[in-house]
Amino acid sequence: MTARERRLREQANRHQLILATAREMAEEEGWDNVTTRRLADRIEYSQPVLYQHFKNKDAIVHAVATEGLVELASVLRAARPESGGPREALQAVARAYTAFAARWPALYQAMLVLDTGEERGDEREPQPLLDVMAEIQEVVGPLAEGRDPRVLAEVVWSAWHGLVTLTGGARLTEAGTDERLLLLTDALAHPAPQPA
Amino acid sequence: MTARERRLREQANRHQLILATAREMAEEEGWDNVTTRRLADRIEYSQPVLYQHFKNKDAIVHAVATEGLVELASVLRAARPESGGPREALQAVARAYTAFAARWPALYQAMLVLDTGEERGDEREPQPLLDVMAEIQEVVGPLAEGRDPRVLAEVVWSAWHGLVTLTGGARLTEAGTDERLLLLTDALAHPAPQPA
DNA sequence: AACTCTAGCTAGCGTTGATAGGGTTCCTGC
DNA sequence: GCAGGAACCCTATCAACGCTAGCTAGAGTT
Repeated sequence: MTARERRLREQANRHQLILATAREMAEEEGWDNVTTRRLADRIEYSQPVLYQHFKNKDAIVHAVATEGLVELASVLRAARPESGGPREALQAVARAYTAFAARWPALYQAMLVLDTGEERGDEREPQPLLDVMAEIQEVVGPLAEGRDPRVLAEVVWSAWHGLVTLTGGARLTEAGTDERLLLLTDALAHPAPQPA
Repeated sequence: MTARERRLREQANRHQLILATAREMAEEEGWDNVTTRRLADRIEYSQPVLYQHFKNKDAIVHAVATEGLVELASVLRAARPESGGPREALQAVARAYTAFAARWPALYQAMLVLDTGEERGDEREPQPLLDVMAEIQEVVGPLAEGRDPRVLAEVVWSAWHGLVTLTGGARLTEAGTDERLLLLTDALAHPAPQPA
């Protein structure tokens, strides 16, 4: 039985190697240049091996995206300060969100631009994505003040996502991100105007 | 000379035919299924004819996108009510923006998702996009209240764009759009709290 | 009427994602 | 220790992609 286990372990390792390599290549040269041939070359296997692990190329992107969502959820969790006001907490998480997207643009793209989840219509939203949304809702909750925390979280998330994608597409300058986040945070925390 | 003019007119017609057909096909089956062969078939010309009009396929998408931006700018302009408060004006334009994106998802994708403008690095932002941004700034201006209208406009635009793309990717439900827009508008107009 | 030039076609190149089928290697059971 | 069988991975190939070269036919010019 130990032989069988070794095989399984090796397969699992290769599975992860494919994902890590795909992510690396995407960050280096963009997803367009991650072809099945070049990816297979880089892991030093032949092209069809990829299809033993994943149904198709989209499935690889999807798997990378899922790992990214898990990572993002934990980053957001870690960014929430233990003390301080709710507005500062929101601003801190906002910075963490945009910083994550700026640090790993290809990963972010896989998560929320390429892997739109349209085709998997009947499936529920994947758990890692729900975790990210829950984390956002957690940090905006204290600022709701009568507003629906869920809707508030959706709006916050949308604004962050819009900032990130428009900045990534060079429609907004990277330099202005912080100023925009400050304005956004202040606006959404409006029920408690700045103590002068 | 009239013969030459006729040729030019025919070329211009075909130019527009290509763009209109590409847009149609994209809305019907998505940009992935708009291939140069199928597009050429549909306009009843051979594939290389496309390359007389456009440098490559991306240039076609880009041209469609530019037309879309012009259209969006005028839609936003028309949506701004002549009378009423600034908050109502913002909400009206917000609805127009999201409705446009929902009505023409493939067009919107060409405008602000696919055609990211990254590759045309040194070029300035195209005028139609500047027009859209100016239109947004126009409607948020009266709500600035000391805030930088430009930054405010960028944040508003980002939030709308995020809502649109997350909704289009089935990450947010289409049904909640209006509620989200109301919350967003109220938050951004915070310096003037609702007269009770 | 002969010439030129342009426009659009057929054919093909290199690359893409994905699959089929043959061989080789390794494990299992006798 | 060995034969049978299963798992595995590679070579070769497919259809479709974006794009280009080169020819042909027809229009415009002189």
